Amino acid sequence: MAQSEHRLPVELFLDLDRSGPVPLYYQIASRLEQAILDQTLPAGARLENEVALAARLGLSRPTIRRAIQDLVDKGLLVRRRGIGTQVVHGKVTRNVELTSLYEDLERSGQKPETRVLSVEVVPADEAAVEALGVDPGSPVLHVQRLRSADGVPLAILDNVLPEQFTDLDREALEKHGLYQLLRARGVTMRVAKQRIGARAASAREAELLDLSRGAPVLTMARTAFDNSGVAVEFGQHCYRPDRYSFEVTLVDR
Amino acid sequence: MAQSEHRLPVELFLDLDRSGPVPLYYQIASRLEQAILDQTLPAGARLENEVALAARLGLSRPTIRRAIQDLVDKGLLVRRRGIGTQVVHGKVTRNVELTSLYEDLERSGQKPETRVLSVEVVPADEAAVEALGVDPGSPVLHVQRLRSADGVPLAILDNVLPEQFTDLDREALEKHGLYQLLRARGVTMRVAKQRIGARAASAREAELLDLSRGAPVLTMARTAFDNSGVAVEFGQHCYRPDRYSFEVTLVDR
DNA sequence: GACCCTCTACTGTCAGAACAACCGGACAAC
DNA sequence: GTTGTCCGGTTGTTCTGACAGTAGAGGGTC
Repeated sequence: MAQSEHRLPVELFLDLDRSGPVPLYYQIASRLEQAILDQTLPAGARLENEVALAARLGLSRPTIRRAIQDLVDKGLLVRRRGIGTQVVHGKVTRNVELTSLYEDLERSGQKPETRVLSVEVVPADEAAVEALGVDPGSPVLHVQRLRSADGVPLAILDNVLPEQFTDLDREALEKHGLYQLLRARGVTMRVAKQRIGARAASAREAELLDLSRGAPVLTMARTAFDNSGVAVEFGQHCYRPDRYSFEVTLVDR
Repeated sequence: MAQSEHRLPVELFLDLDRSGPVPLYYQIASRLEQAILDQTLPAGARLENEVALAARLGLSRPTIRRAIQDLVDKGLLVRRRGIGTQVVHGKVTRNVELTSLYEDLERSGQKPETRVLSVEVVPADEAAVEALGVDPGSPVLHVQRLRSADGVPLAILDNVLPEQFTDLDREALEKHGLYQLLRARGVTMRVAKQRIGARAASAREAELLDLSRGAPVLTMARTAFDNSGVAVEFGQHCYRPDRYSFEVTLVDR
């Protein structure tokens, strides 16, 4: 059986908004992604070639290419020179993105709750200096939280933030995710570097997470940077492994 | 202190090979990356603007943009419209890429060793069908290996491969990494979907990894797809967490 | 001094075009 | 039969050119 040439319905691309603020390539990418998600474009299907697509939609090839490239980077499409562009087999997985656990839970329909274990301004220790690039001894905010979902303890979140955020208070932290609070202050996270590992839970961690002593926990250390490249957050989290794991998609560029 | 305008030495870009097979944007990106790694471009430094760079190097702006974009995707640079492009603070970390553990170890100067625990052709079980998209009961290769580095056991690798690879033999698997063997057959991995978690080691795992019973292990389940979007490998690995962890860089596009 | 406006400097988006590299198959040559 | 060669189709690379959107700095007014 030959790979069926897949003819994309024109209707999918009919309502492009050329005057609005949403870039054309983004509109195309979104529609394509939706088509892949709901199997309108099944796994293995071949896309129409770039020049034809561009002509049919009345767009330039760079615009089409940009849209396709975004989906390639997401791991949804694969390109081969001389061959064409195809939909990747395998289920689509929701990836780790530059979001907080709080938002992840909300989006997946669970009800996140936060218990603030401690929040205090302390002089930066060596780890904070290293991760945040602040001066040794300068005031930083140290926050420890217990995050639950649907009433079940899920993770212990230990975060350090630089001086500009030392006025964040307990109440705000109980009600909202950390990233929400940062964004509300005009901070936009752009890059995060994470290290994911595992170890045995300490006695305190075991108690908080409702695990037996020495049980495995999944750990993640992260430093996040804003759009000017400056570190805005450093965190060490530990998760109940039976309730949480990380999904990552790798793409060879 | 104002952000110093950083003047990039022209010498860095003098030996561009315009006729060779290496794309210009790639040559630019490599040189820039090197400059960031060896602190020629220190953290926080502002790059010259795109148009000026293009003019100075005798290239077009799209070429420069492509080079910069690659480094943004790697988490090395940050762009802000109206402002410019800056080097991200924080140490550069070698990321998980589309490579096997074997190559990771080799590259970091350690000596990887492989002990093949079992290798056999079996009918595909449900998990294999699900992950690889093969027909139920079709023959697949099931490989179990113990990977050590510098004589210390590091991970247990459990992999399943589709029918076309059922002739891989024990000797080859002892001597080379799995991905090396696949590439040698003309397979090029392009996309991989991974799930990273943690759990307690089974009795057998503990013995193989030289851990105490019930000790935490770091787990990774991966499905890899080739350049036509077809699954070529499915693996479930477990690592000694004191010897291995994953590094991931996230970038907001 | 505080506020608003404009101006400047940058990145973001898009068009249109040309040629290179590559794949697969068909066909010719050996 | 095997190997080499060509050809059509497709993505990859690169260029030129233009305009839009955003942030910061500076100047003006109140």
